[in-house]
Amino acid sequence: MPELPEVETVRRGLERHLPGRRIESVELRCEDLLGRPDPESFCRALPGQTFRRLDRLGKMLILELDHQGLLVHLGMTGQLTFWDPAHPEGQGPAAPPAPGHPVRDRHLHLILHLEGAAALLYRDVRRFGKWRMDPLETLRRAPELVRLGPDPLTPEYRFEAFSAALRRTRRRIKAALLDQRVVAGLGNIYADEALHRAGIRPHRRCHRLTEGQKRCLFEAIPEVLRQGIASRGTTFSDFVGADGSPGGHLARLRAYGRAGQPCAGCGASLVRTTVAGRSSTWCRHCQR
DNA sequence: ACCTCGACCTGGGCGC
DNA sequence: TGCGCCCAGGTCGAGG
Repeated sequence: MPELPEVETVRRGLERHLPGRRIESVELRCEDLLGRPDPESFCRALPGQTFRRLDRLGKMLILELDHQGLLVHLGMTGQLTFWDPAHPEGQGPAAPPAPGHPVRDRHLHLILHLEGAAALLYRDVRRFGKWRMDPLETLRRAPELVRLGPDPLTPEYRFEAFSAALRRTRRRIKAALLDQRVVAGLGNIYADEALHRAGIRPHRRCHRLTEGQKRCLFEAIPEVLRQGIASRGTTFSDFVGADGSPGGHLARLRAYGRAGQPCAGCGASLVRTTVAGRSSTWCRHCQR
């Protein structure tokens, strides 16, 4: 469920603590979360390196070290939290056991032990998340980043390209919004929110949208994402920020998860249907 | 080129 | 109390 606002919330939380911290040891408990390289190279390369810049593109988290970069995708239930021994209460889902300590939390898959007894913990119940390590100089050419469309919160997000991308496809708009090659960062929650805000039905065919509708949608996307970030993300069940606290955006959603409840715009009951293989919640009256 | 479906994975909610 | 079933969803790959 981590979409752009949730990943940005994690990034901002980590940015307060990680830069300047050196990795002392690595505890990789679930090897299949690693796309590349092999576990041995991964665990050998990291100790001694210090975290530098933290970045994000769409839902991808980019953690730069001295020589390597870590690309992290949180999948559905990934939780990346910082454990600070100076503030042990309420910090993250689990305290970091000492290196080599037997497993206590079977969903804790990766621990980066940092200097000063701090730690970066990666927990992922459904294990859809993926990590990848690359040399800094080739990091930006990683396929996970290269295939992404523009991030709606960057200057690369431009109406002309957005409109053109929708003009040349006949798929349903909901499917296009979930396609990370069109726009990077939307998932089911914020796609429904953007469509509701723009007044467009999720099953509308892309090529039939008017320029005005596309303009409206183009503007709605960064707006709903910024709102999500402002309330530190949406927590349905699993999402937590870098400090282990849930997001506050759930109550502010206007469409997603509100089937049967009144539309904030017209009061009609929101409906839930399947569009492009995804559950979608929308207003029959406001969305055309 | 797009669509749908299954796979991955687990916990939570539901009906019986 | 407990079991089995289905659902949630990001992404990829298979087959139509």
